[in-house]
Amino acid sequence: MADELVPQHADPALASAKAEVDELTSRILGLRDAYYERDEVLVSDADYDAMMRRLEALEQQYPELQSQDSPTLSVGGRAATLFDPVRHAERMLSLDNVFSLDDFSAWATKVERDSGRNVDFLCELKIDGLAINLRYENGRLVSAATRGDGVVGEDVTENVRYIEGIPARLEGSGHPPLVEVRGEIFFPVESFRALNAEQAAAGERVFANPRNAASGSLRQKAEGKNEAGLDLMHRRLSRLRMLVHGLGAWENPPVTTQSEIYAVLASWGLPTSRHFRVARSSAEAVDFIEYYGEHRDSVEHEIDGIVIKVDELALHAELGATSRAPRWAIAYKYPPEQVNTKLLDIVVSVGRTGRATPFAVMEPARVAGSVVRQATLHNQDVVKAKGILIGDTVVLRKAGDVIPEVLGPVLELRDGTEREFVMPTTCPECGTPLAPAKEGDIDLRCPNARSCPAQVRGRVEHVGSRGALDVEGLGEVSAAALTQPLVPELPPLTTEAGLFELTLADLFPIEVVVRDSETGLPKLLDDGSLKVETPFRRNRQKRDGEFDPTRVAPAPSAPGSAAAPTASSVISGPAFAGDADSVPSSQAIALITNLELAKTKELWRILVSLSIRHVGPVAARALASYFGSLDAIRAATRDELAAVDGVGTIIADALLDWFEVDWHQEIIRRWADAGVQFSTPGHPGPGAAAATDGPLAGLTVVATGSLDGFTREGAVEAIIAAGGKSASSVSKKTDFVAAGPGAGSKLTKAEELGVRIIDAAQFAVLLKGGPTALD
DNA sequence: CACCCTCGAGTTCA
DNA sequence: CTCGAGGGTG
Repeated sequence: MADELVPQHADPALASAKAEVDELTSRILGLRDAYYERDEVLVSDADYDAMMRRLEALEQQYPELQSQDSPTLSVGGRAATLFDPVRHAERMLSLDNVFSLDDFSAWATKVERDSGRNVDFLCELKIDGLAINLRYENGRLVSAATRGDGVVGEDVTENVRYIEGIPARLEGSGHPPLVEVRGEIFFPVESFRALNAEQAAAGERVFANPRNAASGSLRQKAEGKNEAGLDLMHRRLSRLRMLVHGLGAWENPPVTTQSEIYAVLASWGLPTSRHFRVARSSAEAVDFIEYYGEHRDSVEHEIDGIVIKVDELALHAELGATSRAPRWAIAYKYPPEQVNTKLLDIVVSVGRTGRATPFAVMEPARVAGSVVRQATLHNQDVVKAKGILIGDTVVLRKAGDVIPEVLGPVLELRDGTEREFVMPTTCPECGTPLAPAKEGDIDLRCPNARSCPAQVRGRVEHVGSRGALDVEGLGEVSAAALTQPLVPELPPLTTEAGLFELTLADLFPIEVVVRDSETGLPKLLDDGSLKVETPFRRNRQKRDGEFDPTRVAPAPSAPGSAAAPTASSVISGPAFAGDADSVPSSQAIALITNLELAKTKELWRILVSLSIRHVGPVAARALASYFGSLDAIRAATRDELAAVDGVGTIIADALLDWFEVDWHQEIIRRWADAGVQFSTPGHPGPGAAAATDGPLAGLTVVATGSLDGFTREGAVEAIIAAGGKSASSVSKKTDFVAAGPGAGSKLTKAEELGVRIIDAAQFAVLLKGGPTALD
C-alpha cells in the first residue's frame, strides 16, 4: 500500500501547527528586522520571548516544520558572534514545504496552470545538512558562508577549505567572473557512525544525528587549540562532504534548464548528486518520491525529503518568488524518522526472568507513522552512555522503522531542572534487593523468582505465548488477572504450578481495575470508587432464555491433537453455571478449554513453558527429541545433557539447577497431576536423535515475510518435518531464504550474502522434492 | 578466539 | 523486528 510507504499527513493538528509556525516566523523576523535595521521596538521583551518560546515548542513537537531560516536557529547570536558575518550577494531563499502527495500534486497542478503548459520537473534529494553559499571570484573560492537568515550568514571559509571535494579553483572555462554556488554540507552516514563510536570510546559527547555532527564540525574554531586539537579538528572537517544544487544569478547562461546547469557545475569540478531525475509529469515525480521513501537508507547521506524544481529556467523568471521562497520549487518532506520529545521519567520494569530493565517514559510523539510513548533503555550503563537525564528533551527514532529508540539528549534545551536517573537497588515490584546474577554482570535481577509478582505474571504469560504452549486466551491481560490478589484473598495463581488446575469457579470472581489507556491511571466512577471489570463473567441474559455453555464454540483444535475437549466436556463434571445473575464469559470458557488442549501438546513446548534459563524453542526441541520425556532429562547427568547437539555445559547446568529447586518440582508434580503430558508417546528413550533424512536433509532454511499457505510456525514445522534446519537469522551457512511479501532485513541480508532466495511456491516444491526439484 | 547462532526483552500494528 | 548479551562451535 502506497500510503504505508509514504505516509500521508492527514493530521489536522499538523496543518494548524504549520500555519502557526509560519505566522510566528514571519512576525518574529519582521520584529528583528525592525529592531536591528531600523532600531524600532514594536513589542515588549516579554511578548517577544513568549512568541519565541511558542515557536520553539511547536518546532520541538513538529521538527519537520522548522524552516532553515527559523529565528530559533539563530537565537542569541551565539554562532554569529563567533564567526564573521558575510552578506550574500543574492538572498538565499528557502523552500516551501508540502507534507503529503496530495499537496504536492496540488502544487504541480497550479504550476502547470500558471505556466500554461506541461512542465518537466527536476527531482532531487533534499539532503539533511547545512545550506552553504560558495563565492568564486575569477574561478577562485573566496568565501564560504552558512545560510544564516538568508541575507547575512557566517563566514566559514577557512574551515570549508578542509572539506574534500570542494575545489579551491574552478575547472574549465566559461564561468562568470563572480559566481555564487549553493549546496549542502553534510556528514556521510557511515562517517557519522564512526565518529560517534570514536567519541563514545573517548568519553566525549556523541552527536544526536549527522546534521548536528555536520553543524558542530563546521563551526569548530581554530583559536585556542594546540597542535593535537587542530589536527583533530581538520580530520573531522575532512570527513564532511558537499553537494551543490544551485547557482546564484548568472546573466545569459548558455543553458536553458536546471538539469543542464548541474552538468555545467559538474564540468567546473563541483560535486553534484547522482540521485536526480527529470520527471515528464507530476506522476513521475511522485514515483521518484515514493522510490526514495523506500530507499532512504541506500544513499550516503540522510535525506529529509525531495526537492522538486521546474526544470525550464525561463519558467523560473515567469513564476517568480515570494519574499521567502521561489514559486518554481517545492520541498516534499518525508515524515520524520526522528523527532524530539520530552523524557518524563525513567521507570524500571521486571520481566519474567527477573531482569530489571529501565525504560524511557516520554511525552507521546509521532515517529515514522505511529505514536510512541515508551522505549527500552536496556540497562543502567546504556542510560549513562546515552547521557540522558530525566526531564531532557530527547531525540527519538524508530530503529528499522519499528522499534522505538532514544538516541540522546538535546543538550541545548536543558534548563537545569533535569535530574539524573538512579538505578533502584530493590525490585520495584516486590522490594527484594536487586543483584547481578553473577559477578560482573551488568544486568540486575530480582532474585525473588518464586513470588515476585512481576516474574510470576511474566512466567504465566510466557506459558501462553506462541513460542511455548500457545494458549489462546492466556495473554498479558489474563496473566495479570490470574496473578493479582483477589482482595482480601490470594490470587487464583501464586505461581504457575496451579495453572492447569484452574476451573471456571476460580476465574469467576476475578475483577480487574480499568485503567485509562492514555494516562495509565485507574479510572474512577462518579462516586469516586474504582471502575472494575469482570472479564471472566458476564450478566446472565434474562430474555434469551437459559445459558447454554455447549453453544460456545471452543477454539479450533490443533491439527493432530487427538480427542480435543469440547466446551461441554469442560463444563461437565461438577458443572459450573455461575450464580443467579451471571454466567462464565466466553473468554473464561475459551481459556479453560485451551488450557485443557495445551496439556497434550508436544514435549518441547512444555519444556519451553517451564521458563528454564537458556531453554527456548530450539534448545527445547533438541532436548525433547533426544530424551523423549522430562523424566529422562531429569535423570540425565551434566555430560549426558551436554552431549545433545546445541546444548553445552551452561545449559546443562541451568537444567540441573532448575530441577533442584523445590517449588520447581512442585510445578512438575502439579502439572502432571492435572494431566500435562511430560513425554512424547512412542519415543524409544534417550539416544541420538534420529538420523535426519528427508528432502531437506543437511540444509538450513530461513523463512521470512508472509509465505502463502504457511503460518510462521507452520513454515518452521514444515522445514523440520522435511529433515531440514530452520534458522532464525540469515548467515553464510543458510542454504535457502524463503521470502514472502513483507520480508525485511533478512531478505536484504540474503541478497548481500548471495544466499538463494525462493518464493512461497518454490518453498512448497523444495519441501516436497528437495533442492533438485527446484531446477 | 572468532564467528555464528539463539535467547530474551520491549514495542507497535492490524 | 531489532538489539545486546552470552552460549556453542570450529
